[in-house]
Amino acid sequence: MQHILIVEDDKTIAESIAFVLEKDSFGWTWYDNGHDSLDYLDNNEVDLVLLDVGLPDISGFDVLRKIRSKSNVPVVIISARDDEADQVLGLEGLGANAYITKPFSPRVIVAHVRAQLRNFRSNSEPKSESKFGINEAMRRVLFHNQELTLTPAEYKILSHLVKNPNRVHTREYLLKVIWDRPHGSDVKTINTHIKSIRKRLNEIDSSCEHIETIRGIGYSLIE
Amino acid sequence: MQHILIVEDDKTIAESIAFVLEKDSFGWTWYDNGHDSLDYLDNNEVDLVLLDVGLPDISGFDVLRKIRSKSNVPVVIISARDDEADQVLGLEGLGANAYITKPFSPRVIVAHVRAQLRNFRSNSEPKSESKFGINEAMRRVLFHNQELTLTPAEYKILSHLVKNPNRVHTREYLLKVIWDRPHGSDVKTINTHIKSIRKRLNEIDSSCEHIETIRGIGYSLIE
DNA sequence: ATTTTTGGTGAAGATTTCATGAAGATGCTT
DNA sequence: AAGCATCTTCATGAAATCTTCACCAAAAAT
Repeated sequence: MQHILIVEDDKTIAESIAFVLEKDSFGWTWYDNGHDSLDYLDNNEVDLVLLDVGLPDISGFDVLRKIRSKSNVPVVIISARDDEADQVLGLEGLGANAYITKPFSPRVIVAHVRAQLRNFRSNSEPKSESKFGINEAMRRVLFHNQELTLTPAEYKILSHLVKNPNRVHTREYLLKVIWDRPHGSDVKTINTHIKSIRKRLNEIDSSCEHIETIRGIGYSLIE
Repeated sequence: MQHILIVEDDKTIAESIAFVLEKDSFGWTWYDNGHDSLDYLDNNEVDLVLLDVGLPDISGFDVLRKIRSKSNVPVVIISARDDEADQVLGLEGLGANAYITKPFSPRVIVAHVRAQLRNFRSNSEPKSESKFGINEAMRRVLFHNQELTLTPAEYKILSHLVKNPNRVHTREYLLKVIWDRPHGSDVKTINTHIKSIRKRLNEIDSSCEHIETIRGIGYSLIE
């Protein structure tokens, strides 16, 4: 059974969503504020989050960012008011998987939930016989079937390299991968991140040289 | 015997060019203005045109455009004055095959003529399957399906030659290819890079002579 | 035939780029 | 506010690469 976390301060809306979810045999948990929701996410397995942007305690913006800092769980944004439209746009860039605006029925929400779950599953299937694997839900990269403990920046770089192996990525580009918006960092920073990623890979396979330096350009992951 | 059309209003220059052409057993025809040259082109077979941009009657620009409107004959631009430099650049975009600027010797001109004729011949042949391939994503050049290990400068030179085969590239130009911004390097540096590229190619096919030296001008990659 | 110019070659020196370790800065949590 | 994890910056040495140079061979000019 798949479990949905509902984050919604309007009790009526939450109940109607919960009702249709239950009818479609989804499990669900409801919180009416951001703090408790984030706590719950830390300690429970959730397959998808339905997030209302108009929460009383934290802005939807902050909630989503915190979720994304530790998980890739699909997040569907719901917005009850019209004046939240602009906010919603920003959220999409921040990593929301879908968003639903004002005139919505619980049925529409369930349809979105189904779509996102289907989408997410097919994305996380193993693709080739690489020594690497990505578990997006857990925000983990597997190497020789062992989980790597990675910082957020390391995860973004390595998962990007794993998804696009055998090609050169400039340091400028990798910087953009980490900070999707402009960020005044020196490209040399990437050197340091690569160093620590290599270190972690070597802890598992000391002979491996998977991340190749392309002199004058950047780095490339060899399979 | 190959026939060259000389379009040049300065009698002294025209004669010295004609002299060296004759010595190298080229046939030639000389006109000192654009109108007569275009007439001649309409009624005779010409293998190559040597065109001075500083003509008395028509601008070199117009002459070249009229030539190109009816023929693909190789055109080598010669420019005697410094202030024609900008004009010359435009001509290149208009379909000139090469251009020679101020300090030039008849010998250099003949070298260009030979190079362009060779170029033209091989271009009009059906394109054969090249032994080279470029994988831009990996920043690698393939030769006989083997990856070449190249330094940044070598990669830039060789990939440029592979993309523009069968035509002459001056050392000055190749320098610009490596360092797109002004860089105080001696053009002789190119010799050394070419040497090491040749060495790498020979490690794969010791009999190959793909990079040809065009004496007095530069290099060309033959397919 | 001899001289002059041009390109090839190998090696030394200069320069650039990268890896590394550590220190400082930033931001989040408690 | 203190502590922790993370990100960034910096200095240094090592390695790769680029450039220059001297010398020789080949081609062109005389």
